[in-house]
Parts: sequence; structure tokens; C-alpha cells
Amino acid sequence: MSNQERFRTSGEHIPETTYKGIPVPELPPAILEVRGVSKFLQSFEHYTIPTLEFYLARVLEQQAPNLSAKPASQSVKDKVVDYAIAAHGVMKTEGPDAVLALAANIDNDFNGYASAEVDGPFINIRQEPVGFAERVMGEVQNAGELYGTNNDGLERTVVLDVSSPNIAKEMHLGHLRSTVIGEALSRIMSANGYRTIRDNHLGDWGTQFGTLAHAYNLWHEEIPELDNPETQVAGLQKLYIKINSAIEEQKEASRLSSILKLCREIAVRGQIDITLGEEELQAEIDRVISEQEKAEIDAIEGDSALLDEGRKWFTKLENGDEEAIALWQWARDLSMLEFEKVYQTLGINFEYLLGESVYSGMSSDLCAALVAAGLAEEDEKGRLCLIPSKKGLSAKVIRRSDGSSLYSTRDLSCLIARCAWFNPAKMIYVVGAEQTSYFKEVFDGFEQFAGEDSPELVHVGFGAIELDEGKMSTRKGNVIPLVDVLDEAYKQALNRVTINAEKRQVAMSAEEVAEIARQVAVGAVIYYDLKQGPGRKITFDWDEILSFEGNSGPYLQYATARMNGLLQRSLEEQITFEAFDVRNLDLQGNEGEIIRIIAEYPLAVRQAALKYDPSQISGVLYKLAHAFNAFYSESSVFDEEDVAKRNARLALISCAHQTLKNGLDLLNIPTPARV
RNA sequence: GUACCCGUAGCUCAGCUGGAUAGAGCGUUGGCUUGCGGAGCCAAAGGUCGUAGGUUCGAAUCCUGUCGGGUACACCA
Repeated sequence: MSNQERFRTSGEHIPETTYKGIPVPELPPAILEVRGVSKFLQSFEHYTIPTLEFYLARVLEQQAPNLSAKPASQSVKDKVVDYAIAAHGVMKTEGPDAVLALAANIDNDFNGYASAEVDGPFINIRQEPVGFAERVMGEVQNAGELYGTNNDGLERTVVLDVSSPNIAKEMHLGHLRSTVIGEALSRIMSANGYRTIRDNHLGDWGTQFGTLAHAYNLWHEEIPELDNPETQVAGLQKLYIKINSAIEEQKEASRLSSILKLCREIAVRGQIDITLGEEELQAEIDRVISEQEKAEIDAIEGDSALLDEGRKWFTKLENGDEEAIALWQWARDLSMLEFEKVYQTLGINFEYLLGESVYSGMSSDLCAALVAAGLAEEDEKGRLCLIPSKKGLSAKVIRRSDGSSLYSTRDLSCLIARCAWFNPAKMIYVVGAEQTSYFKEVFDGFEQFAGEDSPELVHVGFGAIELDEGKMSTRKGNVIPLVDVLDEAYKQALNRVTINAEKRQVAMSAEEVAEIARQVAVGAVIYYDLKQGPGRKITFDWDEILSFEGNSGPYLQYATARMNGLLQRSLEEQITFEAFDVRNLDLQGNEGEIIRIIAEYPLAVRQAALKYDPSQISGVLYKLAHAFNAFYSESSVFDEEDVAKRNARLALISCAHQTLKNGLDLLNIPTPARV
């Protein structure tokens, strides 16, 4: 089935061939069968809402539109209060009687659903515990794997620009975040009722390719790795490092000689004795140099013959030169095989894998259209630049004086192509935070062009993963390859799983052990990235990424497996617990706490989408796992003699299990049945 | 220089559309196992929320200044 047919059959947008008059390339085939309708979209009647939250909002809207209710803070939770309304204003202007009256009205409106009590200027809302527990558990049982989802997205399309490694280089830790955050966000948006399209915007075009091609021609015989299919990517990376350091050297040498030349002129003019000692010489120079000359020296950039050759190669590539294209294709295919290994380990898929090269042909039409619309103009150096609409944005170059395209050109083209192909309501770019201003400028250009038709453009900028000694850089060679991290995590996980299996004397095949270890390792690595908000930078720490305790991926997987063990046993012993009564639960203690956290979960799913922040979910999941573990060590299930209590606990565990699984699935953290 | 991000416990972070006693994890100290999975549980110690001012009945949260750390302002991506 072609993509077009797929879109038609699922009632989606049929790809256009132009966008606002700009022709776009034909949509290349999807690499996956498009999940036209994700599992979350199959059945909207199941979507759930955090009940009291919404009920409260409605009551307040009628009774006191100026006030809002917030979840009670930790300190008052001891009083078993769920929400608190701060009515200080009412208290002050209308007096305590008005607060009392308001509380009475609200209480009345709740109709037994919840109660409102006055405590000074606060109106405390308390859920009616039995009814609340019944509702929450009922929703989980009814919704199953859809628990927590909602239809905020109204089935609109969102395109996510994720992962985007550069080809001809190994993936290192720095690429982890876009991949992992992007995947989680894609699932989260799906759970919020959006149709999601993940597009791996491969860095497969640009001057870097020219320089690589040049390096290949110069030195490929010196790099033995290039002959062995196993090490070819490493070989390409060597070439890349070699030519870039050579370029740096040339530029530096050329810069120094330019500076020297300028300094000589100044020295001659100022009649400075250049044989003076360093300090005296500096003082002399400071005496005669002008501010303008200082700025000039700072602005001097070196030339590099190698870089010029590289640019020529890139131009050849853009013009369809056969030799250049063959080389490029070869390097690209090689890299994809390497990337695929990592994606497979992490369990990540994409609908599309549309590299920058896809858009290379659109440059001239794009530039013409932007010029015609009065949104771009040529500068004195012959470069075509965007005209920013807001203060503080710089004029982004979109066409070089030699006519070739840049990153920005291809990003603009890509925006246009995606609009034509997918007609998205939203596009989310999961790219490092250091590109924040770049995206502001490109988005500004596009939004001016598209006007009101523009989809919402979001840049989720994440902080870099840094080493103790600073930023990672392939060119400097101080990187931790992603494969190493995954391998190390796998080794440690394998060790733990093996010991556990022996200790519990459970028979597991070697394959099973290996698969569980993989899942635990992946869980640890992904959770390490998603447990905090995306904006922060992370200083890489082996101990922390390999931590299996406390607030960690394996902790959550462990709790899930524990729950699963209990549920499994109930199956084996053919214990049914459909008929349970929440009155047999300790609603004031750990069991009530578990229910409250389960009820919080759908809100977290919504928050995660609104803030583009998966950690909203990981936080609640951790709380849930912790509450379960506390319950687990305090109460027993199968040793409980009271069958009614046992059944109620089993039902509660099955709800907690469902919630935890749903949440971990949104984060793309595997949940093995045993660990 | 201009813009943006960050500063909360020894370390890593939540909390930020203003509300009651600022919360976790790691680490430290002490306790829990004749028990359904100890990758666990309970508890203690640990805080002038960088700093100064402002708004407010009320500020970690909003505003302004300031200090410290980071990032971006390329004919790179």
C-alpha cells in the first residue's frame, strides 16, 4: 500500500504537491507502517479525566469565579485534605461569614461527592473516600491501557522532529536526549489525542559532507578501517576528525599570519621596537593601536584551502555530480546500519526518515518565494538573508553568495514540505537548547510566510549532556559512544538478573535472561534522561546512569514486576476479585495514598503534553511505585486471612499495575514481567 | 555588547498561573528479614530557596537591580 492510500484509508490528509505555490518533493515512503491511528485514538469513549479536579472547577465557576482550588500541600495532607481553596480575599472584603456561606454552598453543590470545610481563610475540600476510590478504580478497570489518555488533541496531526544524528559519525551520548525525549513526547502527544508523525531529520547534507568527501579522496588509503565493513563508520569518523583538525590548523595559521601582517603595519607606523620584552611591547602596542584596529584583529578569520575544497565538493553534491553522490550514498547507508542497532536496542521507531538531503532541491523556489513575499533580501556580500519581524532576531542567511543552501534553507524547506505532506497543527522540534535563537529566527521567517495558516511551531530545547571536563565533541574526540553506555548498563543488568534468578531458583533460559537484562539496561538509561525536565543540562555520571536503586528506571520496573508476580499468582490460584469492596481497603493509609496517586496520573499525562515535559509523568510513576512498595512491606496479600480484604487489595494492585505500565509505556521504558 | 537558560539540603533535582510546617533520590546515621520478589521498607540528621530591594494580608514562586555559572548571536549543523 502506498502512503497516499494509507492516508486516505485512515481519513488523513492527502499529501499536497505544493505549499503556497512552492513545489515540494514527492513524499518518500514511510519506513514504518504509519500508525495512522495510534492505539490511544482507537476508542475515545474511554478517555478519562481526573474527576474531582473538573468537578471542582465547575462548582467554583458558578460559586466563586475568582477563586481556584489547588491540590493540598504536603503539610495539610496529614489532615486528609485533597484540595484547598485560599479565600483570603473573600475573608478580607466580606468577612468570615461570607467564607462560611461560600463553603456551605460549595458543599451543597458537591451533593455528597465531596465535602467542603472551613479552616480559617481556607476552604478545604475532601473527597468522599469510598466513592472516590470506587470511581478511580472503576475508571482504571474500564479504560485499561487507555487509562490516563484524553482527547485534547482532537486527532490533529503533530510532526515531531527527533533524533537527527549526523551521518558518517557514531552516535554518542549527546544524541541520546533528542531520541529518548522525542520518543516519549511522541507517545505522550498520542495519549493526548494527537496523531503523531515521528520524523528522524537525519543530518545528511551540508558542507560537512563536502569536507568529508574531500578527505576521503585525499586520505582513504591511509585509513585501514575503511576496508572492513565492521569498522567503516569508525573509519569515516577518523577521516572527519582528521580533516577538521587540519582545517582548524590551516585557519589558525592563516589567522595568525593575517594578524601578524596587520601588527607589522601598526608597529612600523608607531615606530615600535619589536625587540622589546613582552610586557613593554604590549604596552607600546596598546599605546598606538586604535579601537577600530583592535576590532579588526578580533574579527580576522583564517582561510583554509581544505575547507574551500570541501565547499566545492558540497556544491558538486548539490548539483548532482555522480562521483559525489555515490560517495555520499555509501556513507549514508553505512551510517544507517549503525544507527539502526542503537534504535533497535532502545526500542525506537520512526514513521519517516527524511534527511536534510530530501529538501536540497527546494532551495531556489523557496528563496524566490521569500524574496517575492518581501521577506528576504540580498545583503552587500551577495548573501540572501531573512528579514526578521521582531527585535532581537538576527538576519538569518538562507543562501550563500555561491548559491548553495545552508542548514536554515533546508529547515525552511522542510517546514514547507511537512505542511504540504501532513498538514500538521503542530510541529515539535526536539533539538538542543543551544539552538534556541536559531529556531526563533527560522520560525519567525516561516510564520511570516505562512501567516495564519502556520502550524504551531515548538522548539523543545534540551540541555546538553556534558562530561566533567566539559562538552563532548566528535571533532575533539572526547565522546562517550552510546553503544558503550548501553553495553555497560547491559553488563550490570545481566549480572543482577542472573543473581536474582539463582537466588529465587527460577528457571530461565539464557535468552530470557538476556532479554530481561536488555530491558532493564534500556530502562535505566531512558529513565536517567527523563526523570528531570528536558531543559536542564546533565553532567554525565556513570554511577547515576547505572543506578538501579531509588528514583531509577529499574526501581519502577521492579515494582511493576512485583505487582505482576502477585497478579500472576492470583491467576494460577484461580482467585477472582472482580467483586471487591473498597471499604475493605485502608483508605486513610498507604492504600488510600495509592488511589490518590492513580487519580493524579491522567493529570500528569496532560501536563506532560502542555509543558512538553515527560518528567511530569516519571515523577508520578515514582510516587506510585514508592507507595506500592510501602504498602507491600506493610500488608500482605495472600497471607491475608480475610478474603474480602485480599480481593480488594488484589484489585487495587491490578489498578496500580495498569497505571504504572501505561505510564512507563508512554516513556518507552520496557516493563518485563520478571526482573 | 545583546538575548536566552540556570542558581532550592553535602551532591543530583522536584516545587514556580503567589497561599497553611519548602519535598524527593543519592550520600551519612540508626532500625526492619523464622514473611506474597530486600533492586525493598521505616526513621533521623541536613535549608538565611545566590543576594538586595519592591508589589502583597501573604513571595522559592511575580517585578527591578545585583553577583555567580552556562548558552547563542557563522557564507557550520
